[in-house]
Amino acid sequence: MSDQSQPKPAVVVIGSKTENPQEVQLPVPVSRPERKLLLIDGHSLAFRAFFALSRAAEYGNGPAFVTESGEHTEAVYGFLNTMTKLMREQKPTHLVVSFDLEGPTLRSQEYGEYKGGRDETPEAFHGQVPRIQAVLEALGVPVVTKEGYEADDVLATLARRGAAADFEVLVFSGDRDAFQMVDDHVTVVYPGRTPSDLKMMDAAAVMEKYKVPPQYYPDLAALTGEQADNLPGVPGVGPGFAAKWIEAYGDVESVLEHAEKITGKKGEALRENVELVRRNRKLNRLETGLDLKIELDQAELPTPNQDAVNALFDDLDFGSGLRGRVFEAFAGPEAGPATAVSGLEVAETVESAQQLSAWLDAAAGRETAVRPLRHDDDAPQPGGREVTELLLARGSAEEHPATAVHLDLMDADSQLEQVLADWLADAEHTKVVWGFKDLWKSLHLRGLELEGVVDDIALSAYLIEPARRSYELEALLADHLDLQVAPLGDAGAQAKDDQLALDVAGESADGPRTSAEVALREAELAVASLQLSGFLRGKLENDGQTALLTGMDLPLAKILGQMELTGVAVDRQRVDALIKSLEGPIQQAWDAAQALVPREEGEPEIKLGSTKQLQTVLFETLELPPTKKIKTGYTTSAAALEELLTKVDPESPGAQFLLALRRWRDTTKLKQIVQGLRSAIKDDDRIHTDYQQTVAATGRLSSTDPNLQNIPVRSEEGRQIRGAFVVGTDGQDQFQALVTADYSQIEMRVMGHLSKDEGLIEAFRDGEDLHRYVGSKVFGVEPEDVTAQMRSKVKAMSYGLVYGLSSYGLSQQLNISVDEARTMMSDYFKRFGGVRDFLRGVVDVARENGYTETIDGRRRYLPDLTSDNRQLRQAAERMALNAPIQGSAADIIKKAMILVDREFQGQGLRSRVLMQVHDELVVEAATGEVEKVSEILRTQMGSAIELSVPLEVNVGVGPDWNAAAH
DNA sequence: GTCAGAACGTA
DNA sequence: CGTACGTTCTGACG
Repeated sequence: MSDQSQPKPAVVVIGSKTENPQEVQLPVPVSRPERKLLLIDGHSLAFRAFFALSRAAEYGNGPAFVTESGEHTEAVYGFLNTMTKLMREQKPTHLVVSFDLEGPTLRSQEYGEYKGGRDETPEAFHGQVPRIQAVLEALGVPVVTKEGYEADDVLATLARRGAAADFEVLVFSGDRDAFQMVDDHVTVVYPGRTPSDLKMMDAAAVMEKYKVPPQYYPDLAALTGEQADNLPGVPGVGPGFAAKWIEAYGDVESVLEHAEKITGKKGEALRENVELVRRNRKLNRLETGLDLKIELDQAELPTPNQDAVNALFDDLDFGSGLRGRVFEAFAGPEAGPATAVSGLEVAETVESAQQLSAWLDAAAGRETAVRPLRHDDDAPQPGGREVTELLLARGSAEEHPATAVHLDLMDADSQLEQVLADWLADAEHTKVVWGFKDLWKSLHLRGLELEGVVDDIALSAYLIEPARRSYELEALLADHLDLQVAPLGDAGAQAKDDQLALDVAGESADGPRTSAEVALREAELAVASLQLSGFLRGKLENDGQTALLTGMDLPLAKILGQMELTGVAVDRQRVDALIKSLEGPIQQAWDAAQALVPREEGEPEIKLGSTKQLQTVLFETLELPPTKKIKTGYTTSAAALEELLTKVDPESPGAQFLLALRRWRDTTKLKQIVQGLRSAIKDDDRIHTDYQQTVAATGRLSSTDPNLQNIPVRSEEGRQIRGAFVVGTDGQDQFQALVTADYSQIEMRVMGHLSKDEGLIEAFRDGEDLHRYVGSKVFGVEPEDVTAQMRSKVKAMSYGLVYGLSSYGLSQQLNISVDEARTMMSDYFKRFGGVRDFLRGVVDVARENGYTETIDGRRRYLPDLTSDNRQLRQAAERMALNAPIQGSAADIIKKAMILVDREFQGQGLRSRVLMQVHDELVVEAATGEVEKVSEILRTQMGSAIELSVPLEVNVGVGPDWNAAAH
């Protein structure tokens, strides 16, 4: 333990002007996470909660807490909210709530006006305390009271017992007298202005605020009086003077003994009020020896009676949010992961090339974990940031003692950096990383190449568990290895915070380098990650998925990194012109819509973007027929409103409003998209998206900040946005053109391959328009006689099948009866029976195995396939239908990207892939390379996989993305 | 500030 | 009662 984390207890001298001054040590709070007792003064918490929430409601800052039957619930809600917040933050193992009883107490008998003069409790508060007690009973929380005493006496007694049993004790009380309980085991939680603003009053905090140690607080209060308890103090004596007297003479009795020595008006007042002070002191002394009907071990966190709690909450109109928080608070701590012991001794900061060489040579041949420790946020580059500190680690707990080195590239001389560069670029030296794409980028920006990466833990974990929400290293270590790397101590966390603050302030380059403590923890993570990598790769090998890692997702990560750093050029002028051109139409549509809504003078216009307000306008004011129900009322979705339009008189205000709303939505949506894009343009006039490689459960990529995979294309105005994505430069030379290449109907082709349906395979081999071909079979006409309606029906059906469409869904989509839809599906399957068999089979196999597989063996686990809940099960069945198809298509284009990149490199082209949009690649072609690029795209994308149907690739060339479309 | 729900853009 | 995503806005909660 260092001095920093264990400050020396402060010593205070009390009675400095008496013959025997006392040295009082300020107690330092103990930490006993394994035995922690939370004591709550129930009335105090309920009352504060009540006022906070009712006041908020009064001022319109919050909801009114009244049930449908008119019962007020502010206190109940606030009580539970604060209690669970405390539990979540403090994780007590034991819990007791105490309430004052009605009727006389020893104090009120002693002094009739005790706590007198208080305002009457508001009507709305009545009845809420019994409700709270009922909830506590359902939760199983012991409620303790004692006749003739107040809740604080009960709490003081329990706190004393808890301290004696070596509990860490937390006492929630809104009464300052509670501060006298504070010692090394007891901390008072004192509410601030709002109930959720809680102050942890330990001895140091009491001392800081009142200038006396906690055990002298009641002496101070006896002298100054306590307004809340209707106890007057010595006139003219405030906490400052009282604290001085206590410091000089000691407790109340001692101060009174020395009263003669106190001069002036205040001394006189003191001498005149001796009995008052004695009485105050007697009244504010909390009882610690009460005989209570509870033992501490009965206070262990209970298992709530969920049905009873839910019934009460139903009664109180409490929603799922509070329910969830309450049940989670009582769920208790899960068995935490074991603490990792890496056996790491030190994370040495390497300062010379010799040192680094020695370390690298010492266990050459062993895998090394490489982690970025810090980046230069002073000078962020478009699409990435340069690494400034690195950590390398090797070894393990069992065999080789683990070691790590810490490199500060800002300090490194050229020799040191060269040694590092050579080692990083040498594929013979194998590396394990977390987050290959970002690491590659940050090294590349510093001119460092990275080869020999045999695992990216995030990627291998994604292959094993593609539906996880987070692949944070700490979480993976906990879940897969039950390992925990000890969190930073306070000092370390502070150091890290400081660094983050510096990073934010953009002063990191001048700031201190990563502290030794932070580096050591990172080193421990790095060593643990080596062990995790071995574990994950073992699993992949077992499941035959190694190639997906080493041959697909890992090499792809580097390509994505290149794409992100390169970015795509955007024409600012076109973007600005687009925004401008949308403003007029938006205003017109808005005016038209507003004019159709009758409105009182002074009433605000309706927000067209507010579903809630639209519901009122559409279904109440304009009396349009209701649409489909959703959670919050009736839907106002574009499809539903379109449907409405067919049902109402086109001349009616309702219809006119719908038309104006549609125009407003379409135009504002476009403007919003364009504005989002504009704000993403970096100094190099390019947009650098971030491709997510571990998000989509099917194996697809996704794109964020901004999302370049959902740029409009279906409407003419939308395509103008694509027109703003233009061919740019590499900083030097103007490139020649954008080349786009997309797979034609890749999902249907995968379906054809997987289903082995002869009809479908023939359709693709035939080479004619797919939907026309299928339409001719389904409707029994010659291909040339397939009408546009027939074709679009068949097209919707084909795509619907890929998503697990039902006859009901198809009927909705095509606006036909369920019977017609059913007939159509049956006609479809008569000609393409293999498709039906495949779709059935794929669900059965997935249910048997627990997962689906793509052609390349990428899995998706679907445990809900065996759920008793029909909704869950059917949803899982649709996912099972879709995952192999969508996932195989995703695998195919990933492989194509690797092949294309390899070919560009191999032929020494300067052209580069910029974007991937699921079935499409966009390439920026250098001058003179358009033909080669087109050819490479066609052949490499076409040969990414051998299916029983041909893969068709369409290639287009143009000065912008829209023009390059075909 | 954070969160969920609704709506809507893409494949 | 059709899969997979990400973003924006609104309104409630804090």
